[in-house]
Amino acid sequence: MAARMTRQRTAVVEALDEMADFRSAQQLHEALRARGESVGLATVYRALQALAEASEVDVLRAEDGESLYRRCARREHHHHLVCRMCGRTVEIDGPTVEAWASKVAAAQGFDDIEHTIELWGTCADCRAAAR
Amino acid sequence: MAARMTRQRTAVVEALDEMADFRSAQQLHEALRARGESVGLATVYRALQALAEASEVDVLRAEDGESLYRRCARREHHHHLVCRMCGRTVEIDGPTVEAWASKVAAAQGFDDIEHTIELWGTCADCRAAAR
DNA sequence: CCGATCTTTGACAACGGTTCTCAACAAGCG
DNA sequence: CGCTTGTTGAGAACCGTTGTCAAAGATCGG
Ligand SMILES: [Zn+2]
Ligand SMILES: [Zn+2]
Ligand SMILES: [Zn+2]
Ligand SMILES: [Zn+2]
Repeated sequence: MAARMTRQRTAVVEALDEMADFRSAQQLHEALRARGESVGLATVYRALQALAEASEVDVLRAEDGESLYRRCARREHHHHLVCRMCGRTVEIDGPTVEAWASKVAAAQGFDDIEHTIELWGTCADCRAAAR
Repeated sequence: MAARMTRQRTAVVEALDEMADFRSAQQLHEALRARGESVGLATVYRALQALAEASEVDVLRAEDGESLYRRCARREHHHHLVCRMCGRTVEIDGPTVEAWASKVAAAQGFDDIEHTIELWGTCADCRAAAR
């Protein structure tokens, strides 16, 4: 279980690094193919889940259920504000909510608390463009 | 588009009313079949999406992507604290987060803000049972 | 009631994202 | 180099969900 470094794995990481916003496994796969650095789809999925496991990428569920991946600048726990039109992403830091979430859950006798907090909106650029 | 009242639709609503926790379409379908009030699976899906559309039920995405439905007591906007083992659900009211979410998003110049906030944990009963 | 109309139903096929399979392949190592 | 063992990839399988379309039934004017 040595986690070998292969052409495919580095290719996926590089592709992610060039993407500013959340992308699906299939979009990554397509992007790799387009640049000639072809990688099997199953391999892209495996690489992404390994990266997610290691907290190297963040995962987000689109409304249709598809998983979206992003290599965030921040390594620590954080949340996202995502433009639902163009995908522009802002990393959010929420000490307020963190405290709120664990307090509320503990008050109900729950343990091993996790939370899903994502913000969706329309960014200034998209609003201007839609005018 | 008159929304006719049929045996199947009332059956789905009744089943939901008897369920305290979030349930999948397939679980509902099975429950209906078990009680003899059989309804086609596609019909269960259609009834649920109509109810969700009308804000009569809340929809939640499980970690594996499956959609879960629940008829909450509260009709107004709220969130949920869900036991990831047994599904026990507590409705959560978060004036704190509501304010935080819109403030943060506005500060980034985003509009039409929506948020997804769900809490997951292990309830006291399940923790005791797992001992 | 009765039949015309038009929505709803349900068995089954199709869909789409994700995971599995397994033989061929290639890191890493001495 | 060869060996060992993790990795790859084409295609099949999986599974929740949605589409199909002929048959069933809710609604209503007459
Ligand atoms: Zn935008
Ligand atoms: Zn958090
Ligand atoms: Zn529980
Ligand atoms: Zn809220």
